[in-house]
Amino acid sequence: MGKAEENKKLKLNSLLAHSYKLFTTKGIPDTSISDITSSAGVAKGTFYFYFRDKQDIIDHLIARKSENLLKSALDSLKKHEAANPGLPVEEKIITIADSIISDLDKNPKLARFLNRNLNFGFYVKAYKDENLIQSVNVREDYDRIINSNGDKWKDSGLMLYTIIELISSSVHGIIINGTPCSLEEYKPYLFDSIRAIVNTFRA
Amino acid sequence: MGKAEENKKLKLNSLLAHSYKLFTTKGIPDTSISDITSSAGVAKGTFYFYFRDKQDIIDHLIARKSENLLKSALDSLKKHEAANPGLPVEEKIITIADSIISDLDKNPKLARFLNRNLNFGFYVKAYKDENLIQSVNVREDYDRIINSNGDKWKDSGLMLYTIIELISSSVHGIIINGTPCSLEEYKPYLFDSIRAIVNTFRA
Amino acid sequence: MGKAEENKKLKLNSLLAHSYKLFTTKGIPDTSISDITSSAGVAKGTFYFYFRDKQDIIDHLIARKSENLLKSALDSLKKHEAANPGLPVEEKIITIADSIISDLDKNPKLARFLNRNLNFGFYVKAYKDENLIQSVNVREDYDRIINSNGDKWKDSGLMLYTIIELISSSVHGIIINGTPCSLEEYKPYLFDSIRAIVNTFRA
Amino acid sequence: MGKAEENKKLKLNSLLAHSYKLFTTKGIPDTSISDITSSAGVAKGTFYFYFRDKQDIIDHLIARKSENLLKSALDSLKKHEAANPGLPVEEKIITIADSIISDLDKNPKLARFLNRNLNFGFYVKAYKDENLIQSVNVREDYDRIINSNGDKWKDSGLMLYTIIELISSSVHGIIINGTPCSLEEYKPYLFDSIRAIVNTFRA
DNA sequence: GATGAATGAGTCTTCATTCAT
DNA sequence: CATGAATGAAGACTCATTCAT
Repeated sequence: MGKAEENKKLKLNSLLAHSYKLFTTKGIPDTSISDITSSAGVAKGTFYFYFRDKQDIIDHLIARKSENLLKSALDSLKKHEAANPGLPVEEKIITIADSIISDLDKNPKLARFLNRNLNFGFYVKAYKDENLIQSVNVREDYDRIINSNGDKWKDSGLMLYTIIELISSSVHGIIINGTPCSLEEYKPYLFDSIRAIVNTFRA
Repeated sequence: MGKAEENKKLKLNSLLAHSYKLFTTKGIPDTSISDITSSAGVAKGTFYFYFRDKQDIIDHLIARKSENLLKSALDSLKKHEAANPGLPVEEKIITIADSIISDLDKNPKLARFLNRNLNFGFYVKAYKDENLIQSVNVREDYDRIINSNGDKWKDSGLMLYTIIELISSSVHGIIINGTPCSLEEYKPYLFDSIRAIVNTFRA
Repeated sequence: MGKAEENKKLKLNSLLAHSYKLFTTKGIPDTSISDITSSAGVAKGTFYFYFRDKQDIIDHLIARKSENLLKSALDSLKKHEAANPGLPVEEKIITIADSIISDLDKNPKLARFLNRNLNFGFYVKAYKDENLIQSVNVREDYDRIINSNGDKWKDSGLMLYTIIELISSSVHGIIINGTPCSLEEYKPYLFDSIRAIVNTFRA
Repeated sequence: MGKAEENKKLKLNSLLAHSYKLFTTKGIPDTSISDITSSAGVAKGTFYFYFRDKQDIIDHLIARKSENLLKSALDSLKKHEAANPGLPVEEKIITIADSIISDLDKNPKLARFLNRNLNFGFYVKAYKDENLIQSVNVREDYDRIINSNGDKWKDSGLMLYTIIELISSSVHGIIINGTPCSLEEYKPYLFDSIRAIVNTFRA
């Protein structure tokens, strides 16, 4: 990587980092491009060299943050699987969910930022656009997980959809609004619901 | 009601109707107060006589539209109950869900407008603020429905929360994004999931 | 006074009292006619029955408040003269100044409201417009005070002008800004300066 | 200075000059930012690149104009001192006052604009904020003037305060209102009053 | 590649004033 | 006399985007 290219990467990272800090503190609508560039220490025009507009940098941030969340969740699953061979599918899914939920609970700013973006729609995007998430192959991982035990499913896609929407929506509500209860109190009910849903989808 | 008061109501309704039309066609961010008033045929200042700001008129609109949705759903339930005495709780809930979902499916603009606003948070608001929804008593109706058969529940509040979040999130995704399938295809799975969740919450 | 006229006076006083309270708490520019009428409990249109516009009610307030200030000062002088026959002119003037200054010091909101309005220009207005100040005859009183001891003056009008401007400007600055010292510290210097100015004007 | 920077200075000066012209002809409240920018031939947004808001450009204008007034007065003093060695302090002060007064008399629009801003408060500001007035060191110059003859003072700060307030208030009143006499008629009395005040403050 | 001055359309909001009831 | 709904001109200010340097 040449010096110029290195410099370019540096600026891009600076823009991403500072915009994330501003988005999560001031809020997205109250953060202007001007705020971002002056915070990142680059000229206003430079922003447009790296990103098309505000939504573009938001998308990149969501992708980055989601990728981290997913990677960490899959790592957790790997460890859990190693310690518990023959884990049923529903427990694998709950392990992943638990990892993501815990990360978001520890980091409410991230939760607020990902807002409702961490939904199925995002994973569809991630599946289509290979550049969006680089180190995780969403589809492949999911297929491996649900098929590892020889189980059969009515519609594994809709099962994923249902679970993701339930988790993201309910957890988001709790973390952001603090109602109707704490995440710890809710978890047992959520996980039981997930188990029930998984069984509903068995062929 | 005097002539003046009648006229006032007329203007208010005109503002609500025209703003709704604009919000659902141009989108909320691209609809300015100017757009609304010129469309409604009143002076710009008049808007501020009836509403505090844009969010205020949006809230009124959400309340109105949600109220209609709920009223219609409860009507459907009443008819269904009359025809099917001793209906199990999960079927009552599904009847309500089906009514709301169908209404939204027939009216995607309304779905898009209600966006993520038709979630549990809204019903909490509606429960607290008696003025928000006038002709439906959310809490009372819900209690009547789940207790009518003498059933016992672990936590009926969290059950409601879980179901509402699942429905609103998944249905919204389908109607707005059109993925991963059509609403008709999804309904059986959704309703089965709801049944499973309800059973999970039985004491 | 008929009942109607009494009611009229009541409304006028209410408008004056509430506008004064608003002017001195929110500030004149941030107080709208709407604020005044809703605070006074009358309709917006009613304001225009009693006053031409904002400046009009301000002028009325200044006149009222100044009149009180002057009346109280002349009372003080009368008492002081009774106790000290043959008081030199400069001491009479200082007695008046002391009374006004003390009143303003006790009531900084009044000081801020009268702002720079309590200047010579005001007394000129008061002299010309008999309706502005009703119970005090500025010119007559002043003439009586400076001529009572048979003193002769180069130009008694300019003397009054000089003294009023010095007092109002310096005292206002101290009360409003709190600099460069407290009013108590400043008084000896101010009074000495007044004495020096008076002597300068002796014929 | 690069071409760009030069251009920037030009625009800033244009904004200052045109706003001054508008402020002094239409009055400050009746001059909008729009008026200023369209008069200066720049876009509305450009104004906010150079100034925070209306008050900001007013402050800059006051500082500029006051600085000129002071510089010219100190120049006059220097000439007068050169021609009259051993000038008493009161005459030095009167020389300065005379210069400022004459300038304002020649330029009533400037007098009206500086309004009551050319008071002690301003010089305190100027003393604290070195950026406000760049080519005059208010405090240093004043100290040099009153101490040059070895005189001793009770409180030189309060003396300055008293004199400045008297001058600014009385002169402003005359120039703006035209009462109670012309500046030429008033000057002898004012200068005598200043002399008397100075002597009052001698230790 | 990078800069940052300049743009100007567009936003929300206020408010003195009027006038039909 | 009093009301208060309605007006609409006018205001301050923002900001994504461009482009000459």
